[in-house]
Amino acid sequence: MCGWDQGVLAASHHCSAMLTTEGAPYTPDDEELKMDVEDVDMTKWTEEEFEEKCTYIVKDYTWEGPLENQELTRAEASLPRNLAFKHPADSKEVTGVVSREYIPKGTRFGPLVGESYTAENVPKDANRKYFWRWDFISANPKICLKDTRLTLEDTRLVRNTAIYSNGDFHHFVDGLDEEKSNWMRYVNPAHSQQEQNLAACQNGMNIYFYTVKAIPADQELLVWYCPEFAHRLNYPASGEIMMQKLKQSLVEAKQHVTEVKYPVKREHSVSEILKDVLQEPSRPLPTRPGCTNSPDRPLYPSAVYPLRPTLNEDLLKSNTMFGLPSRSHRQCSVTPSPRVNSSPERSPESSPTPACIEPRDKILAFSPALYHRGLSHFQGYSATGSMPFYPNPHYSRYLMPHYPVSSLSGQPSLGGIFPHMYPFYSNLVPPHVPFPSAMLPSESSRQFLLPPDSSSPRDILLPAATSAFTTATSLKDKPVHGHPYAPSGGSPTAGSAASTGCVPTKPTSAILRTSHSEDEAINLTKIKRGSTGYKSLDYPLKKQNGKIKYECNVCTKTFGQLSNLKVHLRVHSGERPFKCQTCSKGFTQLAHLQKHYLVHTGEKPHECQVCHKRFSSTSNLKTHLRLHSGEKPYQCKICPAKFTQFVHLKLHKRLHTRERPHQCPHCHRNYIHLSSLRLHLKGYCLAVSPSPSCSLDELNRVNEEIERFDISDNADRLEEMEGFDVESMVEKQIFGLLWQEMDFKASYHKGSTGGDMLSPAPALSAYRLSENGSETSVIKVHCSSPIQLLPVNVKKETEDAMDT
DNA sequence: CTGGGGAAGGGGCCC
DNA sequence: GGGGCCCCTTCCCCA
Repeated sequence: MCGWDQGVLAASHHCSAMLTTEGAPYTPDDEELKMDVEDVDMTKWTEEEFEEKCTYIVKDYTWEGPLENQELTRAEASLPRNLAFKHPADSKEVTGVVSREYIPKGTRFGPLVGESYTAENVPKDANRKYFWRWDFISANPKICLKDTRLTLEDTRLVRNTAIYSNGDFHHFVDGLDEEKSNWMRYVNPAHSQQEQNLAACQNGMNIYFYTVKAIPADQELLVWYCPEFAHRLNYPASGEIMMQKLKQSLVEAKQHVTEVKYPVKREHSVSEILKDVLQEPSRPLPTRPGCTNSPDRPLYPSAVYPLRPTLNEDLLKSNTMFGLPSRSHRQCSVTPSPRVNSSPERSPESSPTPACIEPRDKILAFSPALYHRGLSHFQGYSATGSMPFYPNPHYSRYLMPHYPVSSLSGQPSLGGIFPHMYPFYSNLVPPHVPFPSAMLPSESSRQFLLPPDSSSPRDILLPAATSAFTTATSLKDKPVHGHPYAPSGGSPTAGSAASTGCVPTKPTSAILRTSHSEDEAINLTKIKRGSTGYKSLDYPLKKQNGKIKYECNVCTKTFGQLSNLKVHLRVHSGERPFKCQTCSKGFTQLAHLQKHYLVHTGEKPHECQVCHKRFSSTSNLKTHLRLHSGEKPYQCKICPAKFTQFVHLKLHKRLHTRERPHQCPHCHRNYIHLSSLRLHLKGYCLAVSPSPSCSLDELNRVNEEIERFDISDNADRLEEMEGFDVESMVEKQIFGLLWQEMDFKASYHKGSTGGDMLSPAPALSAYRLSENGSETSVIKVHCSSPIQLLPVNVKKETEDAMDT
């Protein structure tokens, strides 16, 4: 079990039960313990996992108002600040996207933006050619369309993506038009798992790119589908497979280029396409020799599903094969290819970039039914078997066609999502590179990739991150080993949540909601799965006026919503489920982690409209704006000094702590506030017949608290309030605070029974401090108090002030 | 030492 | 339940 108290680093190592590609639990040895979470393999995550675990979010750059720089297209202008475009030396054309700076693993970009076409606005007689032609756009306009001699090296893709809803075509997102799409259209595809640093996922109805590894500065972003997505699209699970096939295709294609004059492109009807598919449903793709002029390159679907479909494994495998390109495209088509009823109409003029239609070698039959089989399979689905890892560090430029898939009747052609492709290939390296992957599920993870070929259940690193309160409940309710996702006992490290990014010397990137311990993880899972709502708390909630009162059982603070209470409980439990993998810092709220992320990216999204200085948070900007507005909301009560920040006032107040105009006539004590002096004189001045049952220590303690109050902000606030006895109020509060101290408690009991000690003791009975004596400094005043529920801070600042 | 400015974290509310 | 947002606070640095 992972001991969080061992320290972050220790916990990280201890909890780093990793998963190997073979599916066997992976227990890090000493050497491997040195590995940091950069080795966490995210390439097999489900889309849900990506969505849940990857919490760095980089949004598109948004232009305020019209684009000032008319040289930029909308797509170009949307580029986030931490990215840059790649241009050829002699061209402004965008050929890729690179990082400006280090980008942590687990960063989400997106969503993909493009023109949408619904089934309704796609004319029935729409020619499918446009979908297909969108798939291949020459990177070099001069060779496109006008010149059909499209070379493999010069061809890239512009993706369009069909989005499905419940298995039915919902709409296309077409990234062709640079004025209607975003920068993601420029991201090139990865052609090996090694070079892949982005994974494309569908979350909801959107497509996002997630960094699956840390991206150093000045490195190109290369994307491939996450396994789930790839299978859904009938794409290979990695670029390797496609590259293998393309490598051969390239040879064939180039050979053909030298032999054949490019024929006039012809269109292909849906029936023709389907014919191919149906006739050769399982023909192995890749290696079919003999390029022909027919536009028969394989088509991959690029469908987006709102649901998480499960693919039959056999179908997955076979379709993966279907999807593999068997030959490269050689044809550039100005004119279209086949007709597809449901294809959106799109005029060639609307395409800013010329298109080329690739011959297809195989067209996949796409049936929604395929995606409706056994969702239960999905948990066990793993890309492992179909995603061989072929480290391929040296790629030559190579065309990697994008293969839209054909469909059965009425099913639209599906394009891909990646804007262009500059495929490369090289000598393939034997697949021996291990996957040093650790599953780092989030607290809300409910599904984990379990390889179908794994004979034994994988150990799952469950997240933790649950409060002390939920932990107990969960453990009680859910046996560890009974949980479907609980670690299979055996390895002590198995199932432990890895606290990733805990190796400060080698920062990694992803942000994960990590667990502190296995227990917590399981608890959390239990909470997530079995016990929702207020029942997930381990203490009963009271009802007030028939409604559940969401009250903290530690500080009695109440909340309007359960979720707010749950978040609040983390304050007491110390739970910090949102971990930064770069610096291992934990946060209680995702939003805080996301904000923290800006520290690493250097992003400062908020700009001062006056001086154009940028800030990472709105709060800091707001503070800054006071400099321009002259607003100084924090005014000293003693002198006319005003400040833009509270901290400055607080520091300033120290100056006045030396000035204590209200001196006790009987002893050396003096106070800033008259009410403090009055309180002091109310029986706590040692020089004036103090309560006989009160020890000297106790009296000093009371006077200490009076001084603390005197220099606190609350003294200012209370003194401003009229109509009630400030001294009595403060007295109660002070005793409320002291109530927490055992010695004082004893004195109180002694005094109360004796009836002579601590005169305000009866009033104290009305107080309800945190019963566990927490360090809270907020005292809840009795309801009869004229300032009931006024939180009074007797805080550290007062101690500071005391010191000065 | 003091004032001033910014960076960053934390708690909580609202949607 | 979670995300977004706001406000507050602390810490740090600098003049």
